[in-house]
Amino acid sequence: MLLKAIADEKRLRLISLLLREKGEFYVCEIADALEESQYNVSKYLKELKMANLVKERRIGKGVLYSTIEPEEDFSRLIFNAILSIPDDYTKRERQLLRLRTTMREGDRCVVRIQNEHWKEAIEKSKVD
Amino acid sequence: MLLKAIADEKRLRLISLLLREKGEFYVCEIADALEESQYNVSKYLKELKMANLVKERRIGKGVLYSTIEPEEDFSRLIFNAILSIPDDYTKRERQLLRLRTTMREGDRCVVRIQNEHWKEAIEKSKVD
DNA sequence: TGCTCATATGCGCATTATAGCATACGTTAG
DNA sequence: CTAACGTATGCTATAATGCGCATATGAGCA
Repeated sequence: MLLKAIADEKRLRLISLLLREKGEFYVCEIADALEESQYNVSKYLKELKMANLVKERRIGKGVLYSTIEPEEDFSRLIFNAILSIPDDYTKRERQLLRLRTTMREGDRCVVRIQNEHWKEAIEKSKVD
Repeated sequence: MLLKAIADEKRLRLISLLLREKGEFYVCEIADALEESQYNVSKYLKELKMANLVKERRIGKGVLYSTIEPEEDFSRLIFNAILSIPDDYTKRERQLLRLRTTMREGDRCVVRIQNEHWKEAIEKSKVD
């Protein structure tokens, strides 16, 4: 059920992020942006995929996720509703995602939330 | 959280019903239309009220519920999404609610889903 | 072929949500 | 005041959900 998929705080943040930053992102990039574990982000994406909200595309070892252009009215209107949520809701996550994608090296994960490099990068870019 | 309130099948049906049949309805009427117990419907309505989707008005012993005109963009857009769900979704419930309101006698409950009168009335009106 | 890396998934546990029942609450009628 | 009635709520059992961990899968590379 679509509504159950987005009725969870973490998943709502994730889909909001993807909707605002229109593009394709690797799982590990999303995990870093959300400051969440990789396996949890994988699970979130799975549920969003089952609800037909996101699609995936494999590039080498990595998998790129992006939102789906909805075919049903209901999904489209739900997307509208999500996009009406004030910017602030995903401000930090969007800043982190942008910072993170500047470091992208093909399908290599490069950094990780657990990694000190990432925390340092966050500090230096004065995110938040 | 608004989304959690409507992410439940029963509550989604209830709010859909109220949105389509714009008007005020007694708890027992809604219970009969949904063919659900009174105490569960009370609980559904409570959650919808906490999500600022419905309001209540007491008339004698009974309590009338109706949808709220949303002030937030998000709520308004969610209402749009719910209204985009095909008619069929609440067809039976709307038929039952209409049948039920024709029997209304002020704040008296009159019938009940458990009651044989109600089942007979449903049969006779060839609902569904 | 075997290793490494990015992502996915199965499992056990803790937390939360839900249904049904019994009963409390609030209002009206007698 | 008390009884009756419509509605709300507390309690308990059970089902569903989410998290962290360990590990599986699948692709590229040595």
